Amino acid sequence: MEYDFRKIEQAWQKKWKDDKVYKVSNDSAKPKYYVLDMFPYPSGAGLHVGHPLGYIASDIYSRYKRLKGFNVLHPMGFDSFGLPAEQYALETGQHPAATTEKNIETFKAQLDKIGFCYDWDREVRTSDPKFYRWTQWIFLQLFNSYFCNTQQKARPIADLIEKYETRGNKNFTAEQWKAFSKKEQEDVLMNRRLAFSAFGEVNWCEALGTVLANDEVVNGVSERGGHPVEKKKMRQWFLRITNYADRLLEGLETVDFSDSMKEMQRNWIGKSEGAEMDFQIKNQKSKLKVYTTRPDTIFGVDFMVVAPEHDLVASITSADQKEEIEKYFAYVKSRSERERLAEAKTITGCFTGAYAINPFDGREIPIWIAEYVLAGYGTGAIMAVPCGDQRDFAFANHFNIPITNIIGSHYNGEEANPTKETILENSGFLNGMLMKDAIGIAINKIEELGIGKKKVNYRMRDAGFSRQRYWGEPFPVVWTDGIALPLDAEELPLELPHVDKYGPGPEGEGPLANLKDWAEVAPNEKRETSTMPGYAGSSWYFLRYMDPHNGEAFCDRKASDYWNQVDLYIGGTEHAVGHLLYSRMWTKVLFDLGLIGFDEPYKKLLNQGMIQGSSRFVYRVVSTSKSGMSKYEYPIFISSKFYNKYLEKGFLSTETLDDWLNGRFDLGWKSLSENPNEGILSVISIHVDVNIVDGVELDIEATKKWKPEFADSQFILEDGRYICGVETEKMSKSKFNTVNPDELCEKYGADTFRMYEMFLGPVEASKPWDTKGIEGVHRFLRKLWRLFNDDLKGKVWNEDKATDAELKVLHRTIKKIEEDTERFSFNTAVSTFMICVNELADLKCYKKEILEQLLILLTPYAPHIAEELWSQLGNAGNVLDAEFPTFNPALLVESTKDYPVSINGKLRTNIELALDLEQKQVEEIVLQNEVVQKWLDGKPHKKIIFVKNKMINVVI
RNA sequence: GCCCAUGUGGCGGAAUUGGUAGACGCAGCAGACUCAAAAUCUGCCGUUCGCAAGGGCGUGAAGGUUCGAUUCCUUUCGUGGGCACCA
Repeated sequence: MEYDFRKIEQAWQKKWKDDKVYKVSNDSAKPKYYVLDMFPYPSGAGLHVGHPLGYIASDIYSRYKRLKGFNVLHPMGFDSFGLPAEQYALETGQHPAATTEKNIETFKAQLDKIGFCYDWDREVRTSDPKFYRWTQWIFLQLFNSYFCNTQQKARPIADLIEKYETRGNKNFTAEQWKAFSKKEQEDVLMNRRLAFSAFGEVNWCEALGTVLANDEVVNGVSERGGHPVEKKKMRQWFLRITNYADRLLEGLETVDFSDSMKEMQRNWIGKSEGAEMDFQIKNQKSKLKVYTTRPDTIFGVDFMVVAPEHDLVASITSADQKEEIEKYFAYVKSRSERERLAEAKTITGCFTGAYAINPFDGREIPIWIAEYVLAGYGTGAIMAVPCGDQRDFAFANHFNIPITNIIGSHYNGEEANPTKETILENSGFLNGMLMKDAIGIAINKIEELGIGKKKVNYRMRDAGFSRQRYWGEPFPVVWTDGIALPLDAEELPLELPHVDKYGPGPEGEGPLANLKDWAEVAPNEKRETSTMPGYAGSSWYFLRYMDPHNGEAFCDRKASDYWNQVDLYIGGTEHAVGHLLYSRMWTKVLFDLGLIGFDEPYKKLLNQGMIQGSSRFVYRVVSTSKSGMSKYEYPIFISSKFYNKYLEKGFLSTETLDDWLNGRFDLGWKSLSENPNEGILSVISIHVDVNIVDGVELDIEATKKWKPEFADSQFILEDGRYICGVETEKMSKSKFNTVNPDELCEKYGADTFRMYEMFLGPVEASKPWDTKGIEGVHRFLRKLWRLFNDDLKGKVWNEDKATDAELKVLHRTIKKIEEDTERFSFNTAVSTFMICVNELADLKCYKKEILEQLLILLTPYAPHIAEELWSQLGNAGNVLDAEFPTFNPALLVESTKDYPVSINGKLRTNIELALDLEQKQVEEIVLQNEVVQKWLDGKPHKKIIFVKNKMINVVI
């Protein structure tokens, strides 16, 4: 009986589905375990082999945990709102709801082929009104809450209103509050709401009349059409995530994320301690407020840099600098934030003509504007200390601003020295102090003089929460007289209305603004027409899986108390800051409001690496002049070797090509001058579909069929084969380097595919995809099959008693598989299975006693074959309901070890020794050894290092 | 530019806590079986010197710590990811 994986996999997938073996209950006596994959966006391109990497890992772990006796929640759903569907709608006129639905069906069918153990009854989709009803509901909770600075937590805004009504705050009394107009009161409250509306900058493209996403802007112009893009202030919604900065930092101590992931989040939050201080501006009333983390360098300030957008710029600019400043401002508006910060090579800036006064020594400090200072960070102004900061140094050098040295010989005039560990000079009252000690002293002095104060600053900004787009959750908000009024919870969901056109509304508003009937609820009452961003739904979806059909609440408290945190969250590092910080914040808010019982969503995070594409190239001969190719009436491709030769020489003559076409490769490289009448040829590399290349060898017939224009192609081969070029790039359809998991499942089976994805390397590592090695894994499964069945003889497994050697193989495997699975080292687990099967085959072990246990170990990795063989062994139930084997260490106990013996750290020989020997006995035996004596050559040894059960090193 | 990750045979990778570098697999080479092919099985397989025994070199590069470094430290180069409206 052969291993007919197609039949086996289809049959079991159907049976699992019919029997609902993956159905998960919220009511179980077993301990719970929650495994979650990062929410996929169902793109039109479908799955490629990169997507399932994390899904396979989580599926293996889920099945493993189930075998270990846990009630495992392992759901899947779709983050189905998003820009690509809308872009597609703009291009094709198809409604995003329709294309999204179609894409999801494709995704699901692809996922099912791989044999994942999802409970599809719990599937969620963010674009489903039954789901986004609760996204809107949570938005209302955010809107109706504020961050209480005393308690450091979210509280209902009603509490704040009550406080204002009874006690007022530091800016107004209770009486004044009551006297405020409704609008005035709402404006005050808006300053505290966790979801709030304010003006924010967007990428505005006048020509398209729309707001663009960052990746729709390339080099300062729109990706579509290449129109200019500039910054524009528009009313936007934001989430006050900055209030949670400290708790987001503290929470990192309680979760099991990689250090690098935590580091990225810390950097994003960017907490810094320093001082905010005011500098008087010369001959003016106004003061310039700067933020600095290094107040100790106050005597080294040689100039000020203010963000070009800073409010003061207009008023302080001197008359003769006005024109220059305006010109510079226009330039800055066209630059993206990234460009402004990134380009350290080209230094730009402009002098305002104004001076600030150093409060300590009265020096006049010129005030500049420059793009590298952003309005949104700190106070939008910095004091520049060129001897201590490299960017300031470069700026000073570029504009010939004299540099003051406050660190003596530690500054060499060639580059800045950002040290905190040296003694200050030239620094007034700070002279002679260690810089890091001077920081506190300077702050104290600043506070004493009343010109500034200690200040904690965050790099993180409040999160922009609105998009001028159609395909997202509508805001449950109606505007009237400039006041945002929330809908009642009973009015939810506010369904996304159907539109026929996906173009922008007037004034860059979202497409919803075009729907007058929908937007204008009543005279003077207009709905919010922007929609929520992609991360809205994904910030809380993990809760919905716990209770996906609840019509009364986003998630029943009993369900969230049972499932609690996600125990294992698997996804890519590209979500390191965005999604993870947002969902951590939402969780904290829901916790503060008493809606859930935990304030960190993900207990452990595992980052999966990216699978890159491995592109293949063919080399086509083209002409650089008109006559060159005219004599060849067909496309010509040359193999890799000839292309490299061409690259080396830099040209190709028609004569050489003719030689090759006639099969004469030994005639050398004909130079152009030998035949001046004919054109010069050049060769271009073209992406070829990786699926018609075997390793690097091109399937010529398939290539001829691939594109009609290649049908009559000539191929110049090396050693009878066409060898392609190779390059690692991002996997994408346009590079023809995507590999579809469906085809691999069809050709080798889902079990082979799953194990091969794991076998490629550590889940965390990024690596290029290469289908080449999949045969090896497939061979392994067939070899496993042959331990049970012979192709000719049929059943070969038996019920004989296992020998010690066989038990040893099994238990070594149990130990290693358990360890490797626990530490997510799935690639080495696959190797372990291979070693086990190789050894059992060598031992001719076909014994049920051994094989049955092996199948349980294998179930998480290759569920179909494990289930099939499990039932062949005569078991009634599902192998997934079996119990994970227990490792028996007694079976692996050894009494001797073959020790490696090194001389001065270099391995020279091996000696087998009893494990209970002590250092002294070992030394005696080792010194007797002839190889050791040969290296000693009669000289005495210095010492012998003996590490029990590890190694021996003789030092001479 | 800043932040994070990463670099080991022809290729993917292993070496879990500083202790035998290259497990396992792919590719390749040689052989067995076969009329033949496929499948399967056996052996070889970092590099270099050597008939062999055996030796030198070798984990991106350069230094350092150590009896011993792929592993720790310093410097440096290459590649990948993120940088706030892609998700």
